[in-house]
Amino acid sequence: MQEKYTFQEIEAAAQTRWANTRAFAAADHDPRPRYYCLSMFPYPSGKLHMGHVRNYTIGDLLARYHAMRGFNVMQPMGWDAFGLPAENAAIANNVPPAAWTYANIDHMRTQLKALGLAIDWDRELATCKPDYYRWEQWLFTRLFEKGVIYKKMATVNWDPVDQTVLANEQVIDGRGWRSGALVEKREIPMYFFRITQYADELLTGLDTLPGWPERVKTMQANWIGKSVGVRLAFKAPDADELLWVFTTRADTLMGVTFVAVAAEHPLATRAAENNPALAAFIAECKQGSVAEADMATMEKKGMDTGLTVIHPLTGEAVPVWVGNYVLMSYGEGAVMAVPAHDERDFGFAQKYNLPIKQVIDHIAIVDARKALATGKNGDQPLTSEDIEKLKNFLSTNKYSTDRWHDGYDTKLGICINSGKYDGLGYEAAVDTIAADLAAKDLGEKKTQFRLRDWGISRQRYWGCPIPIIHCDTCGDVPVPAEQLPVVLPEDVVPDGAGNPLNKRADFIDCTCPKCGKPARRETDTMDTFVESSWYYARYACPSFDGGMLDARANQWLPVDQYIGGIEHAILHLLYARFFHKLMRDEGLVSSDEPFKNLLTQGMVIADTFYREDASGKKTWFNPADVETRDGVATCKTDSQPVIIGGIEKMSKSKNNGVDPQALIDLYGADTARLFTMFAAPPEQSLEWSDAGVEGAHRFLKRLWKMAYEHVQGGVVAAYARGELPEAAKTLRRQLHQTIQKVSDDIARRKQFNTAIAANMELMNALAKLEGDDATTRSVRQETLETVCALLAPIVPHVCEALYAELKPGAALVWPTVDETALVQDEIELMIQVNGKLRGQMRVPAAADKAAIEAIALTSEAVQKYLEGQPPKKVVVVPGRLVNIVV
RNA sequence: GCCGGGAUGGCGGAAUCGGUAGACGCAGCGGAUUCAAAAUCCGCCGGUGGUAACACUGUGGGGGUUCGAGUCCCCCUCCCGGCACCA
Repeated sequence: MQEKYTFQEIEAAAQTRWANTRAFAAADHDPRPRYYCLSMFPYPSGKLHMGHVRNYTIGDLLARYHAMRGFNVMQPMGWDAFGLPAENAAIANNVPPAAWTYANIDHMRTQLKALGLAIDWDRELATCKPDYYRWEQWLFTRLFEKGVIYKKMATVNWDPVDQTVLANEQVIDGRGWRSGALVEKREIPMYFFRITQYADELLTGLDTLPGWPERVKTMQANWIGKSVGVRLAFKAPDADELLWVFTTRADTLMGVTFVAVAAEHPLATRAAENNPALAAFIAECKQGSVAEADMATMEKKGMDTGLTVIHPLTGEAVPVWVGNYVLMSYGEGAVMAVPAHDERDFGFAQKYNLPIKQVIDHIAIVDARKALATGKNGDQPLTSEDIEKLKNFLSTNKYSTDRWHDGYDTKLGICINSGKYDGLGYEAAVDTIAADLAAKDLGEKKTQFRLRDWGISRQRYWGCPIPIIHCDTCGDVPVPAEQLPVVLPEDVVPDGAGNPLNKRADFIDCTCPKCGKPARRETDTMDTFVESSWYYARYACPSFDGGMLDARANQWLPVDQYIGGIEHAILHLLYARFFHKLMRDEGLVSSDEPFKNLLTQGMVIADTFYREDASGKKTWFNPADVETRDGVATCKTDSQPVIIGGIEKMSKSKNNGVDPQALIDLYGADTARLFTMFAAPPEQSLEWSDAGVEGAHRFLKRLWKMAYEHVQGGVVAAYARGELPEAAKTLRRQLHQTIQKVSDDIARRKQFNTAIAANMELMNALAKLEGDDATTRSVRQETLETVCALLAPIVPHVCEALYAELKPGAALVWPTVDETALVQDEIELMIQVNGKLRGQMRVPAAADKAAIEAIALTSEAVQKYLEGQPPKKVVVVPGRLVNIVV
């Protein structure tokens, strides 16, 4: 055995051995229980960053742990290879996105292999390969024929200078990122997945996922946003036309003082015909991005259309306004406004001097009035200070907002100023009003979802072509299965102005599959979320060329453990769940949900740095190239200052990804893996810093040295039975406590930093164990063997190498706890007086409550505080503490 | 703006079911070893007062529940993620 820990040799040897023996190839047929462990596949952006290392180390750790426990493990890897960054790189470097992507994949595959991941590389796939996207196109045509996919108009960001559609990310402060032009909204035709048809199942399905984090399920449920409300209509004064709105607060219908419609609403368009000022305002509303965050944070503006509609219950005329905050694509494109009981409506009404009519008496207000009337709050008489406060409260709170100051919900109020509805609570008011509306044919109760259908058309080149042919006679015709795949030409270099496929006659020109006349091929490609919605299933049969999936999919699915960033909590995970149900309904899979257990890893975040040129265009600098001193950041290459842009998740676009390569070169993969697992628990976000890497490396060197010294004295059999000296017995107890803790930390808690800390503690204790007698040496042998096994999932190279020295020829298996080693005769209890720690005592482990209390009361610490008096109360928590109240 | 999460020593973090706050590691300080340095080993390490025993104080801020709160409840501040065309 070598004296020094030479990680380069150890890691290279282990990786070669794993590759040569195909150590991680997952057998499709195997009697052992299966464990499908999947980490979210990477976008091939160029190099790995710390987020990848964290993600894949967690996955690898769980995969290797389960393999040691006897599972048939599959851990595959692939590439989410289509996407916008490839086009940006193409524009910047004049390389085809395909070439750039394939080069990145090659580099990143090498990096992943250097991390020593237990991946079945035989199953590798890349979404940009025709043998993958072919089946996506096939499913598209099936769903199109079923009506699950349909075409409609949708709003996009339009750059009028570059004449191109912009992604939300490409809109900065309302301007195109390259041209700097003010972005406009534009309506274009798009294909949509009818995800809303599955809204209820996507919502209720969450209850069948106990292995998912609560926060992710809450976010998805809120995103789907099921709400029961009332759809109701205001009548136009002199036509049969109806203006529909949806509200969850029909109880406030009597408080409506105006109606707001979207700029694109037909009513607005008509009103603008001979109103130039309104037309100008509508044009202004059509500027800016379509992102919901921008819409929600912008200044709320509006303009009177001059039109009025008739209130369905009172018959009063209600003015119609155009509001820039009302979205045409949302619900009905119109909302009823109740300024007295909605914060946004209230702000709008104040700004434009619109009437505010209170129709809900808030419980807080009711309570305040009652208190003033009776002079009592509950049974407490009011002080003059209370009366002052209550009067002030009532005078300043004429309206209520969604959440009242003391946490009251406005739904807890009762109707006032509402005619026949006065005195009704929320539910009764909604029911009665809905019934009255239904009687007039002007409304009904309706369940609505916040979830919208999924638009998947992208006006971009580097994506999966949408398999549709446009024929002047036959319309939109799906490409027949035998003509699939529609292959994307890979020799294209985009220039940033529109989709280059539009210039490729060889791609566009085709014949109609139905009538045989000349036709045009669709040039839009699919949202890259489509590829990432089913890759997990394709890993079961990556090279099957007879269909999308074969029978092996049901053998491996659902995924036993899925691991990925919390930033995917909603979109990716919801789309994948949706796709699984689509595939189920096509008979391709038999399960209802794709991922049984989900671990959402916190983000690895880092500082961002940039410079801005005259046109406002930002150039981002990598943290590795920046030096920060006294809060001033400078670029290392030119020593000129850069602007600090805040801490954000590591990403290609902000260039703040830290490359782990330097770390691996300097300390090895095991150190990189150990440190990323030790730095923080996996679900927590992690602000990246190299500080502490040395400590992780030091630990591995120490482990090596201790094993070396032991092996030099000759390996022996691990301790099995017999009397032990006290020190060895204590160590052995700690050893088996550690097995217990580490198993629980990995399998149940998924908290790996404390699993590592427990091993460190054990090694610190082992270092203090003296004696070279045979018994002590056998305990030392047992401890070293066990630590190597416990750490093998995290630092596999070094642990395999050490285990081979400690126990030549033996396979690494997960250690089992020896319950007899855990037994303790005496335990230490804390003594508290009035909840404050005042001392401790040793008691027999078997002592009952009365015995513990008796010992505690006679202790010096307690006597001092009792001063001869009997205690008021004694609380005994067995195994923990005694609290004496005096 | 809306939805979700977070805040604990100089730093990363621990405290698993309401029961010893600061495990483990980094940095720092002191010592051993060395011609010297690196590496390694040993010790100290929240704050205030005290030679010490110990006392008081302390988990973003304010209030509450409890014998006992980092942990539960209410309000607030700041930070991170998502918001449907970044992936």
